[in-house]
Amino acid sequence: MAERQRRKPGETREKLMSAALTLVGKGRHFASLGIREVTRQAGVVPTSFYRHFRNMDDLGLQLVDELGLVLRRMMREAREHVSQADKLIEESVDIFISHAQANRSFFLFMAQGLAGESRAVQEGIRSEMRFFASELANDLRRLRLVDHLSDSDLDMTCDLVVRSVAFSLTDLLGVSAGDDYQIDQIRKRTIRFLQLIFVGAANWNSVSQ
Amino acid sequence: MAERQRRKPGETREKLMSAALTLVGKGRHFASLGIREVTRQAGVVPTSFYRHFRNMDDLGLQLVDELGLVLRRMMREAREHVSQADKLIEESVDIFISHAQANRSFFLFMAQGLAGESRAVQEGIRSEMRFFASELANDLRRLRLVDHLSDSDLDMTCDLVVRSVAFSLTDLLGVSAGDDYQIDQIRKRTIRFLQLIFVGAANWNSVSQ
DNA sequence: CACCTATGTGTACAGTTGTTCACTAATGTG
DNA sequence: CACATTAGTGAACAACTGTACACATAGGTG
Repeated sequence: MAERQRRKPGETREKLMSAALTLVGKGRHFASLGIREVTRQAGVVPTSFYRHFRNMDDLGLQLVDELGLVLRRMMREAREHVSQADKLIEESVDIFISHAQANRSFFLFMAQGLAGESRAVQEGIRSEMRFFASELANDLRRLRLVDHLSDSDLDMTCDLVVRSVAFSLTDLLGVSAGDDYQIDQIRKRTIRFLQLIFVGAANWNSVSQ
Repeated sequence: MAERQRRKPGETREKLMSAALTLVGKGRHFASLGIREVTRQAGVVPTSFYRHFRNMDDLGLQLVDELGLVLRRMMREAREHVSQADKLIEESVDIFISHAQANRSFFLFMAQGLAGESRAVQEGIRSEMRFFASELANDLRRLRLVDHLSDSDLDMTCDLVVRSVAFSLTDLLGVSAGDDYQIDQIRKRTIRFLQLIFVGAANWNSVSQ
């Protein structure tokens, strides 16, 4: 009772979610977080947790939903910034890197969740990645950059692109946020990966299948 | 004292390591395992743990070493089976898939560790992947399949190959071991990924850089 | 205004955790 | 064969865990 705050509804819920993210950002693995630990970090009594989530998996699932919003914002910004087609890869990678740094904890959570212990979270993240890949395919079609590819070949290419970027993400999250040299290395490597993939896509039909 | 077993040295150590793997294989995340839990699974008293490991991270680190052995066995088998160059990709993917299934828990541990909470384990796994990529580069050189690529371009290509396969691994570990249809889908997709990458590599110099 | 529901609090409890300690049995080396 | 070392045991501890319950308050609805 001491000093009862009159918060707007849902505030504690967000405090709990961002508390979990904060802990992940500090190097903890989501799977090892406990309810008490999260409520402590959120400055809330343990029992409050159950007002909003059934258990930690439930919280994770709701984090995946928010992750979706972050990814969508990133896509929108990428679409707005796509000036010339020949700089498309570089610019997209740059936007990706800056978002990954601005939402470090979120992307850490995503990287962890891919092999996490909650099947539901795993599937949620995977589904976000599929969505991302299919949006990428749409964009490339619209820009008429891949007219020679069949739909299924385009899907495969975009899938590979998204996976490669996701893997670069784990590289990125492994280095400290201020290590500009390392970050630039990762940036260059990611760009080369994508260039290699697109060279492959450009010459795909002429070879096999 | 009840019934004291005269085991050869190191037996409990192995029991503890494979107990941890067993739990991982049951769906648990390594980061969430506790000492007592592992010793319980191993059928050993909690204090025994400290005779062999300082803490769970230490156990994880030693698991990474064993993981290295598994990967090396896989490489050796792949080298022995490489009959014709044109079937190289298919055969390698097949060997990879069969090893991933035979050592499911090990590869689960690897996938988890990539974004795990122990920096040391993370670096260990990454280093195994780098080694794998460099061995792949050597093999491709020896087979004279990539004469037109510079060393650094070849390294990049192999890096991308290893990453793509590693990501397919998480797909593979997500489906139940007996789901032959899904496994075949993953197999086909992985093969196409690698083909796309190699088409890219084959046409690399002719385009950019 | 009265009331209901959603949200947050405090206390409580039994079960589990990591780690220490003193003890014992087996192993291999001289 | 004696002895030092290594490996395994069991009891104990304080700290922490998830969860349940009864209670308090805020905000919106009638």
